[in-house]
Amino acid sequence: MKPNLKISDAEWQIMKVFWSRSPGSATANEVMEALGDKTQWNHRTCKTLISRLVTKKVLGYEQEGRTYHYYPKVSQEECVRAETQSFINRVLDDTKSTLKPMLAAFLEDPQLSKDDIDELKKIIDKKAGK
Amino acid sequence: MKPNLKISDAEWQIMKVFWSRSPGSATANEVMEALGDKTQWNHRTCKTLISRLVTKKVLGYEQEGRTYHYYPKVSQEECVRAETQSFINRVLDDTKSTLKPMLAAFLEDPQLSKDDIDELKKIIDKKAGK
DNA sequence: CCATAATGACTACAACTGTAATACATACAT
DNA sequence: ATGTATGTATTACAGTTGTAGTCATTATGG
Repeated sequence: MKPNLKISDAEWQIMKVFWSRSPGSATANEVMEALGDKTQWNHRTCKTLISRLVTKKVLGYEQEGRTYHYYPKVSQEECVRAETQSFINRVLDDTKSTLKPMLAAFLEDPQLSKDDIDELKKIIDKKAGK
Repeated sequence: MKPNLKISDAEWQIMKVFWSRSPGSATANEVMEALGDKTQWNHRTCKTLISRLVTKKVLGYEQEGRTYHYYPKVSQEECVRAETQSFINRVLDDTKSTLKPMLAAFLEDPQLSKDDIDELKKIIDKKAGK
């Protein structure tokens, strides 16, 4: 289950849809619907991305008549961790002088509510306290 | 100063060298030296990457005789923030169920010492306390 | 002065990405 | 049976990235 393979930006969008309804599967059309106005992709584009994810073995599918029902073969958590690691390796320098800007940008994300931040605080407190 | 342009993995390696000796510049050879055994790049490769960074206007240079002395035109902090934002946008989902795995992977990075974690704690405490 | 080495410019090339178009197959309506 | 709509498979095509090779120029050691 080791996802050696990189999931690209566009592919992540797709995967998020699958994970959000996991366990369970979705057809290409259902993915399009779920994406809603988050993207302006042509349905061809969406299909291409799904196919690539199948090639990468990140998605599997079961055929039912003419349509395929796709499902994720790797967990979201697994991918998030891998992606986080790769991000850290890319950006973190030896002096770790990038730690502050990283966390700062992280905490200033407008998507994060105060509750979210409190939750993060709890995690880090536990880690630091040990 | 808006770095619209993406800095790739390999390019980040280069930029880290420049930032680590910033302010000040370095020649292509000096970059090779500084990279040491962190990479096995051919000097051509290194030069190519530097050229691309110049094209992207992330590096500038001053000519001195036959050699160029390159210097960063964007700050590390700026790039780290941009990269962090883009990482968050890619991975964070609507339910934010990815927050925990992200921070967890982050905190478990073996490059982080206890002191580093304490520092992170300080930052988040300040943010949460407010 | 000339061959060689160093340096930057331009070129190469395949894999991966974003973004589709075209072709093929088949379920369904008529 | 046949055309049409729909779903998948194959193909396209340019931009980015990793990883260099080749070419032109010039400083340098003899």
